[in-house]
Amino acid sequence: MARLREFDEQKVIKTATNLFWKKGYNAVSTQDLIDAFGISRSSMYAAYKDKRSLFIIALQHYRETASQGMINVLNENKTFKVTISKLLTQLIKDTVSDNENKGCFIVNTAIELAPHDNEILEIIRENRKNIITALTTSIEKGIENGEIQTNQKPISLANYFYNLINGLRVDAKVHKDKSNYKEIVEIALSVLDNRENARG
Amino acid sequence: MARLREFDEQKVIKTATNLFWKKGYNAVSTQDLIDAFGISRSSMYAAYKDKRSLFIIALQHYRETASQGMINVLNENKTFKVTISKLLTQLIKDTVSDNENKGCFIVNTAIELAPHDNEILEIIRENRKNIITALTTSIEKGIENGEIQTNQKPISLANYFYNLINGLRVDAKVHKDKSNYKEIVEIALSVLDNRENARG
DNA sequence: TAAGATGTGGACAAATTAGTCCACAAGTAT
DNA sequence: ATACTTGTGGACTAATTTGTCCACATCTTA
Repeated sequence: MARLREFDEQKVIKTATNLFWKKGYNAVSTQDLIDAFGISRSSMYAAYKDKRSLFIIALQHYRETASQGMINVLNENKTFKVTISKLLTQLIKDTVSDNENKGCFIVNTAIELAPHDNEILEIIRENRKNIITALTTSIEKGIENGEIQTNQKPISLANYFYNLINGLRVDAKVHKDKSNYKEIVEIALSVLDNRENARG
Repeated sequence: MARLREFDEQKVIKTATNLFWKKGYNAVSTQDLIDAFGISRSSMYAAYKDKRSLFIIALQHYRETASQGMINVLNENKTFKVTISKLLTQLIKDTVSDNENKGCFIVNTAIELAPHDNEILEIIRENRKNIITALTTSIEKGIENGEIQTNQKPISLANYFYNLINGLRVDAKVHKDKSNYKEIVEIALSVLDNRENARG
């Protein structure tokens, strides 16, 4: 053991996350990071190895907060309709109040880096899988309860809702219209009350 | 008048479009562009002013081909259900065969640059508007024909389908599963046969 | 209090960045 | 042909990039 780290690691990770989230990977320089952290270059490199490694730490930090929050809502054991409504309402609220248009860090990264970095691609895919799994489980319960009548497979519905969320997160980057998003969500949710789907 | 331009301008624009489409703005250097074009640095700067201007030309070129192609399908005067199915089937086909995972240049740019560049934001918004307008018109015709029975506003349905497309284009970056996408589309289209929606 | 280990700041370097400049080439118009 | 205009190649620059190195500071443990 020896000298202790002087800077607040949690604060640094949070700052890095916000920077990368807002601007992406390539548009943030190591100098930007150092300036925002208020620590020296060598401290940053000693603690986090390099820019890419720090980015991955930031991305995982985001997952632990934002994505996990979503999964927690899905595991709350309400009815599926209540759960998904809550989720989507919260998403719309976050979107509209996101003054910096940061959108979703995962979506941003899927676009910017996933096709060119396999390790990052795997993180995105794992995140995707976890959310779809949580959605699927929640939908399965809804079907068992009789709350949802459908002839669609739970996993297909889960993919459908996951896709809905991704769509909203892209549009959040260029357009902010709460009532518009509410209408989209209302239409999207109507598939759960579709007698055609319930037939067969 | 004087000496003629030696390089093939159409070829250069096409090359630039593919590069920016594949890697984004920040990950492509002027050197990358010059090397790909096979022309000299000064020729590039003389013809296109700077990197950002060239990017905008590339983005507009993409719109004129890809986005316009979509709008043309929408204006073909088939029934809306046939039209939207054709559109989505084509989208899935393109997605699955996109070996470089380029996705959609417009979506990529909306994520990477739109929040930090107003001129580019406006281009994205105009594109958005044109697609939604074309969708809305096609839906309105479907309603007039009696082909679609719904109590949803045409523009809301248009936004809903636009959102569906954006979602697919994000997922295309990390996941390729034709049957999965087909299921999503099938569920999404089921809102057009929803008796609940047709009530009221 | 001294030895050993790790943190920190700042200087440094090598590569890359976007963009400019200029001499010369190759056209057009008279 | 000659003057004028525009295209081209390549050298050049100033700024920025990521990452390293080293002297020194600060902690733990004996």
